[in-house]
Amino acid sequence: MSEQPIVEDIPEQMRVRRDKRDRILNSGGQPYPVAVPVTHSIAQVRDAYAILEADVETPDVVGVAGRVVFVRNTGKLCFAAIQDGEGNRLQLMVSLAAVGEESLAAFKADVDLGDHVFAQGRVGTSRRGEVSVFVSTWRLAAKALRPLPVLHKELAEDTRVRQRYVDLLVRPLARETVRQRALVLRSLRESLHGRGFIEIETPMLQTQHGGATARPFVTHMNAFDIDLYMRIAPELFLKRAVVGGIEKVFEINRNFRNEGADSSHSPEFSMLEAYEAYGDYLSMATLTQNLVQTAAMDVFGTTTVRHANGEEYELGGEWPSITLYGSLSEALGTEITPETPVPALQALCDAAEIAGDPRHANHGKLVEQLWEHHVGSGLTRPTFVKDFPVETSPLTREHRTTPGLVEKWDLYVSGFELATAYSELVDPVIQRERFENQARLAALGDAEAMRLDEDFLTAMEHGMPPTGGMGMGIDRLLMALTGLGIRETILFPLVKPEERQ
RNA sequence: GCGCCUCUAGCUCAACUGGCAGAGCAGCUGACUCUUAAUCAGCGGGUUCGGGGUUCGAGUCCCCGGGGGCGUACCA
Repeated sequence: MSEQPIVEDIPEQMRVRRDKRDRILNSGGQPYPVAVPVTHSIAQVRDAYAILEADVETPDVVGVAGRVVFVRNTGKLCFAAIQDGEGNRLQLMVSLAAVGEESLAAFKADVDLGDHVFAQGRVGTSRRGEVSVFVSTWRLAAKALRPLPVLHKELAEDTRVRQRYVDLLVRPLARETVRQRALVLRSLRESLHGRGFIEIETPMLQTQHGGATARPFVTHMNAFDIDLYMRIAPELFLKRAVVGGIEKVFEINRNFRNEGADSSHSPEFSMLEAYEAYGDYLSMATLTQNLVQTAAMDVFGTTTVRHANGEEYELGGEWPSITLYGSLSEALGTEITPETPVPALQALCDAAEIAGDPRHANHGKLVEQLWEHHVGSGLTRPTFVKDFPVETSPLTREHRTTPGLVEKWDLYVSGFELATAYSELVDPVIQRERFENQARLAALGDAEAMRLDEDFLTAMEHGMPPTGGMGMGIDRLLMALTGLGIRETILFPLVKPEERQ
């Protein structure tokens, strides 16, 4: 060891690996070569030679590379397993007879768990029958300076999320979840494209936030010197597109809401919104059931999915519909209607010890709170809950038969809200009144109330066709399919930085 | 936001009512041409999350701060 004044205060195992890197460089080697001559993937070799009997050597020469996940250095014959990004493994056998004394010694000295290694040699099998490359030459493909965690123990949850790349290396389910999410997105897009929907992208930076009731993130644009909002929903722009004649339109993209984060909420989350001119909330229900069931089939080949806790969940068949007021009345044993006065609802909330903010205790919010408490928490199988109070749904048209209701459903799957859909409000005069009501709520201190959007109203005044619209949380769809928490369905979820003082 | 639990070696975890900070894997040295969580012999490795306090003595008790988990409230 040289006595440099720069004594790095790093753990022993990292120091050892840095020393190895230095030694390789100093002896004219290259710990990070620009390229290695790979001829076959690990999976290709495994698949092609899976039928070999034990203890044979073929004349076929391959060049393979992968991350070292197992090393066994014995006297004159070393074993290593290299792994690809999908978790496929291939054994390398490095023998004194094949590579010579110097190369064998270098292998023992330089190769650590976690390194990327390239090897060339004949394919064969070990005496135990494992498909292996009998290495004739090898070299480092990339030196890892940090040790791999123990492969046989679960990583701490914190590490799994903060260092997802490590999680992906060591935990098959982490890799599987990434693949499943990609398949779900692909399935949704293919289903929608197959029905003639066009995918568009609408602004994420908005001068005015709208389309949902939520608190936004605020940012600032220097060039115009104005505040901008990260969008809370794409709804109002997708509707502008419908006004413009894109009659079947959808977007799959991120929304941002400046609210709580827990096992089913993330400050940024992915959302599918789809709008269909001349559709309504009933046609959107059919579409939604179909999208979800097709996604389950495309990912798992069945609508009976198995959740992370081992339980089966049935997504197949026709999903039942209940009405909000009907199911609540049934659960309470007393009739609740859009005419039920606020004091009576408040009394029921008090009786059930539901704490609400009394400043905005209107009929709609109270009914929804009661429903959540008495009905929603008990729903298990996929269920459409239909016909909501008008106060809480300012973008939804009035019910075609029942005054005081709007044509909206929420879809509940495995205990949480997966999707929602409306027969969209398209009358610009009523839409303006609804916005004005929201503005009154905002004035009373409701931070989530919608803002009046003149530009959107102008678009609607140009004539919006009768339209059905639907929104579905992509992360939540993954949750419904896998039973995982939202932070496991998102590859790199937001984590609090660790403050160092 | 509130409540409860938690943070110890690279990783996963021990450490009794406060009394010398340990194990497995990983690492280092050596042996081994069929290992695959190899085996054998030996050796290193610690800001016990940070700061303060109580005490002869703190990983352990108290206070402040930070991270994480669970529950609960609001939102998808």
